[in-house]
Amino acid sequence: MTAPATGGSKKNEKYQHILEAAIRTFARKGYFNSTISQIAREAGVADGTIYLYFKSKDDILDHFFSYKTREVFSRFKEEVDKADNALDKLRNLIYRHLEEFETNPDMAVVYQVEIRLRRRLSDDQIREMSNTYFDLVSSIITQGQREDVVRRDLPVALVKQFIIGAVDEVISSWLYSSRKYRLVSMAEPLVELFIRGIGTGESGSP
Amino acid sequence: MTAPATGGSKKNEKYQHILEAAIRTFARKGYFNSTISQIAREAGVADGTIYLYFKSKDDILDHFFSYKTREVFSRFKEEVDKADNALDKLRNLIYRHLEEFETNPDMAVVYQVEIRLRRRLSDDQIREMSNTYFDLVSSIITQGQREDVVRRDLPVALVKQFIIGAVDEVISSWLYSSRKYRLVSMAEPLVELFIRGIGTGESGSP
Amino acid sequence: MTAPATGGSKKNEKYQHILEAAIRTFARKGYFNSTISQIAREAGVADGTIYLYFKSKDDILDHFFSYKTREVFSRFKEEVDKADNALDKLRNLIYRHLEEFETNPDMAVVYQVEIRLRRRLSDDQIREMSNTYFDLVSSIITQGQREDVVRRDLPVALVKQFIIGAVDEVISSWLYSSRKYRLVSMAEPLVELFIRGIGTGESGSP
Amino acid sequence: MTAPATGGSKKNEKYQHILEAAIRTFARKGYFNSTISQIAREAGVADGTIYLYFKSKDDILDHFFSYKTREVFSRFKEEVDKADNALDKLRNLIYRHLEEFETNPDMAVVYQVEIRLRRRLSDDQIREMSNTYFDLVSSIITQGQREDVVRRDLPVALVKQFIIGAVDEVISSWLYSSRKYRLVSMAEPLVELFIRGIGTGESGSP
DNA sequence: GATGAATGAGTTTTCATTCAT
DNA sequence: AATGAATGAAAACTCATTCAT
Repeated sequence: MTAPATGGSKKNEKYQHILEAAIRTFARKGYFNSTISQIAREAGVADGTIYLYFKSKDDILDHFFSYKTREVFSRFKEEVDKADNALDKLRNLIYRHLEEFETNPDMAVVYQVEIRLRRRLSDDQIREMSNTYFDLVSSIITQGQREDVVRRDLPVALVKQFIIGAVDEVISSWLYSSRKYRLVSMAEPLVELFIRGIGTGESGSP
Repeated sequence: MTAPATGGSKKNEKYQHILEAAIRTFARKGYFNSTISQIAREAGVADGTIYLYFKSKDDILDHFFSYKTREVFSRFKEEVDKADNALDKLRNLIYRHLEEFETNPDMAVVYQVEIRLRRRLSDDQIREMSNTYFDLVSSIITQGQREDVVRRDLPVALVKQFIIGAVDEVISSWLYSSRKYRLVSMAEPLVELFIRGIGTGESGSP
Repeated sequence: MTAPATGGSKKNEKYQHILEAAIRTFARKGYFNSTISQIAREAGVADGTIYLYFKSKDDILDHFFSYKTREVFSRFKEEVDKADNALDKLRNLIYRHLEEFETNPDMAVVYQVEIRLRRRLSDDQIREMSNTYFDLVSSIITQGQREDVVRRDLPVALVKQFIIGAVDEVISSWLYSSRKYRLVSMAEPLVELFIRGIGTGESGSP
Repeated sequence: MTAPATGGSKKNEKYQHILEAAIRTFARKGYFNSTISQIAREAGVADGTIYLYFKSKDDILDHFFSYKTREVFSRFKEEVDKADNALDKLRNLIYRHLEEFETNPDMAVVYQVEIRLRRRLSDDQIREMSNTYFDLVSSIITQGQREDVVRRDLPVALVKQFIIGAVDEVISSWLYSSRKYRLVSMAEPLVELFIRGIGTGESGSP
């Protein structure tokens, strides 16, 4: 029920197992249309077993957001830190984001679908998590302005929404399509569009 | 229960009344957290009365999408038709979209939140409706390419996602914020960004 | 769900009906061994109907104590007020108590059994209700001391426990017996014992 | 699982240990609100271990009544046997009763609370145990009548209920109070009240 | 003997939907 | 047409009991 040890303990394995079964179920039918029984069957355990690892159905989603998603987001951060200049950081972030969601489409679906409802319901945990991502993008934009590769006449907030929205929709389109193409193949075109739109025309590397 | 006559009949008035009460309720608590009783109370009618106008709880949401949203979308179309060239059409569409959603934030919330779940669940009706909007944007882009104001090297699908995503996020940000600024004030900056990103550099009106 | 109007409304009738079915069920099997389904069947309604009149299973017991029992206690008070001197008051109280519980043995069983658990669990409502009865007895004793029919060297608290305990056990014995004798027939002997035990030997009316 | 050897074997020690942990738990939250897990934690053993010593949760309470309580009752009997005449026997019994329950308030709580439910449910074992105590009191009363210190016009059953009820309530009052006074301090006043109430006025020893 | 993770039967509770008035 | 009390199916959740280690 408590924080999941990252090690490979027996207990942690089953926690992961159930969490992933839940994500698969949520992805397929949505959170509200999924029952504990379905999740249990998907995980191959008894209904009651779920409650040894999670306090409630709601708690499962909380863990998804606070643990699974946070983990992914921290990988975004790592990837961003690998680059020096703003454009490379942006490129890395988007590439990583698409790759991560392409690898875990169930996670992606749950994230894309459920985040909205919860953003609306003022779920503090969700807002905090969203903000982590938003702030990451914002700081890249600010750095870009300092480096003179992003137009300084644009409000950071607008640019942020612009980027996040486009990436988000590219992911959604892929998810709701037959997924015949590679999601990561959209990274380069996206960045190119961003640069044209928000860029100063400076190349970034003079 | 059948298609709502657009006229001002007594019957139609109550249908509208209930539908709007439902939208307010859904906006506040989400579809699944809203009960028929709550909607009835919000509409000032008895629970059973709802069923004289709608087949089921789900049917209310269906009507929201197929009727309310369709109505709005047809106004988008009208607005687009007022302009001749692609850029003005795009400008008009975005402006109209933002204005419509700013005027009806409850509708906007329900739309933004619930559409995702249903897009995922392969709800034919939803897909059809979404496509109406998508196709509208696509046709503007194609026209733009013909008019040489939109880069011809860009796939229409990408540009479409790019525009739709950005507009979508601008709306979401506004909805989930304290709504202190005018949503329509974002229209011009958005168009400007799009033109820079996807434009050829030609002004469109020489 | 709210306070039950004492009138004969349709709604109030069903509230009474369910409450009494619950009391019968509790009396037979005890509160914890009784299920909502059993109560519903006993009342001849569907399970869900219970929740139109009571918030929860616990709420039913709360209503039993705060409404049903309070009603009975107020009748005790009335009966006490009919007499002037302490001895007659005591006699009236005990007689009324036994008669009331003999008439409603199910209520008596629930009261005798469940009150203890709840007295222990510091249920404020229960303590308040118990105290109403305790205070009634105490005031009679005090009056008796003033009238010189009750020994003044005895602490009121002790006498109170003495009387209440004896009455209580007489009721329990009757309930758990085959109930072949009249419970009220124990009233006179009880009073006589109390008087001999706590009396001064003075007649009270000189 | 079988009858507990009274000796000091390892096995017997753990049986005692668990039984006492259970009593503490039952006293604090009541039988139905106590879980096997709570009892196990209180006893410092694993849940499964409980089942090496008891057949079921219910069996624990059975053992409490048949073993723990029986043990106490046998001490009552011993104490009674130390005296010759009825009055001293009664005095000894009450004194011992109060002292025993004062020393083991958890046991007292469980006894006072749970006995009622089970008396009602016609639990043969409980009835038998209760009767042991009732019979002890009855025999003292009968002897008192023979010795001419108890009025012969009173039915033994009534006197018995009278005494048992008063003692019972004195214990309950103490348990549910803040327990600031000594419970045994109530023994003498109780006996005095009984004697005045049921006595003939003859001293008993001429 | 001891453990404690797993089980699943059994309960409470909710709420969309119906239908007699 | 309108009502809202009644329904009961469906869901979340609890916990005594078991059993592999």
